[in-house]
Amino acid sequence: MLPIQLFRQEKELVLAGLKKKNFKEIELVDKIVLLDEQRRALQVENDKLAAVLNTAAKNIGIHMSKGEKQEADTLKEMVTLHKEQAKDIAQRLSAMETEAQDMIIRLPNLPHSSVPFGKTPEENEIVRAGGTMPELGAHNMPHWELAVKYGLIDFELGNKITGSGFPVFMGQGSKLQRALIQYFLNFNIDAGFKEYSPAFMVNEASAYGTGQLPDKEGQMYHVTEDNLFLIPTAEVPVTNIYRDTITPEQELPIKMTAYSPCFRREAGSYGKDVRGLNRVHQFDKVEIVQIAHPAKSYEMLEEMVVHVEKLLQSLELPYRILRLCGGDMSFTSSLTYDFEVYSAAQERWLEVSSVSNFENFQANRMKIRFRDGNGKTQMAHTLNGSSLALPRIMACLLENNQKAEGIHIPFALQAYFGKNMIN
RNA sequence: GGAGAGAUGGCAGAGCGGUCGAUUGCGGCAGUCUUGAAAACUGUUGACUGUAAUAGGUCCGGGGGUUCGAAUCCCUCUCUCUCCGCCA
Repeated sequence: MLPIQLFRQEKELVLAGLKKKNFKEIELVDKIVLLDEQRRALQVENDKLAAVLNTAAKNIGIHMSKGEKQEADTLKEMVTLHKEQAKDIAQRLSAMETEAQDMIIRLPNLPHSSVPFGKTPEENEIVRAGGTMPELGAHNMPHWELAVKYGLIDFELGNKITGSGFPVFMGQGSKLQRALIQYFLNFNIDAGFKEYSPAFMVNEASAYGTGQLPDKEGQMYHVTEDNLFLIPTAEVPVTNIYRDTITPEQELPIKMTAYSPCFRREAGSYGKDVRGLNRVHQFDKVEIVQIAHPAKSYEMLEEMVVHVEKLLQSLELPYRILRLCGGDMSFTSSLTYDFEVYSAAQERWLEVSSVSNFENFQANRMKIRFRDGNGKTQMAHTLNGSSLALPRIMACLLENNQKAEGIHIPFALQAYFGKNMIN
């Protein structure tokens, strides 16, 4: 949620940002500014009346204690006279607040100045690429065939037990999964991130805080009986650790990491994009989250990008880093880098990580603040990224490393997996 | 799931219809003393909103009600604790 002060002070900036983000309902901005002015005027009126009534109530108390019943009754009459008016103003005020809130909540975050203009994924900017493209023989297989060949994943079994998009891992597939999680977590911990094991369900307030509600409600699994949501990413519970807190400035940045399964309904997906592990309803991911000082957040973002890049390099996978254009960025983000790895058998790039700076967009909703050197509270910036999402990493590992004798395990993973080959 | 108790400022904990945004202790900050630190002593210390600046307004778990006036009374929701039940 954008802070209201921004509309008062930097309206042009807001308009330009929304345009870059390819946001359609630009007219909302003027409505918000106007409503805010009206609201404040009414607020002053409300406060003045409240002041009069407060004083009167206080004086009644004093008169009563002195036994001056006459004076007290006169004041009571006066207050009663104004009561309806006060109630009316309060009601109008609250209606205006709700209306303004409903409009502001519909506006996406503003993009950073480095975000490229554009509307479609084709207009994303390739920042850099790394790793070497594998050369596979003509008889190469996509991961869903390799998974069957080596008995790693059973998609059919998942259909039977739960439904499509809930694959069952087994044997060496399970072990590789576990090895990846362990490796990613340790890699993050070594870089100074504190590990958390959060709950995999969150309440409404948390889902609202990170921006899943009200917008993306349909993307989450909802346990209606208890009104809880299965988390679509560990970002939700982990960022919410700091909801409604004021942190001393010197404790920033706060760096957190967590493993969690992620649950996504992925309503509306279909076709070859969703084949095998490309898109599933439940998958594992290790997430990193930071609460940062506003002056340092972009520095931290670059640091996170380098961190994830090193992780991909250690897995010996060909990758590229994209800076997303305004139209392809998420609702809540100011700047997002996507990481893609090359799936050799499918001959396409698969997104495995998304690293973003949300500036104070989430912090404003969640009231994540810090106390600066002058003792004033300020909104912090929040950032997060995947390091990493497992399914597509596994897909690429299987496909890119397939040999006649088995599937090669990259060196960094061997200690965790226990051997250097799946066969 | 049943019965009972509770939710107050960073923490602990008073207040139970009027001058309470809230006694006190701890913690934090500043100072005195000290070469420095500790101890002791003194002072200070909530958030939000709002104004040109003062002022004003709101907040005692959330929401609603009674009253001239609510942290205090009533209703409701959420959460916590104790006991019982169930159970990995």
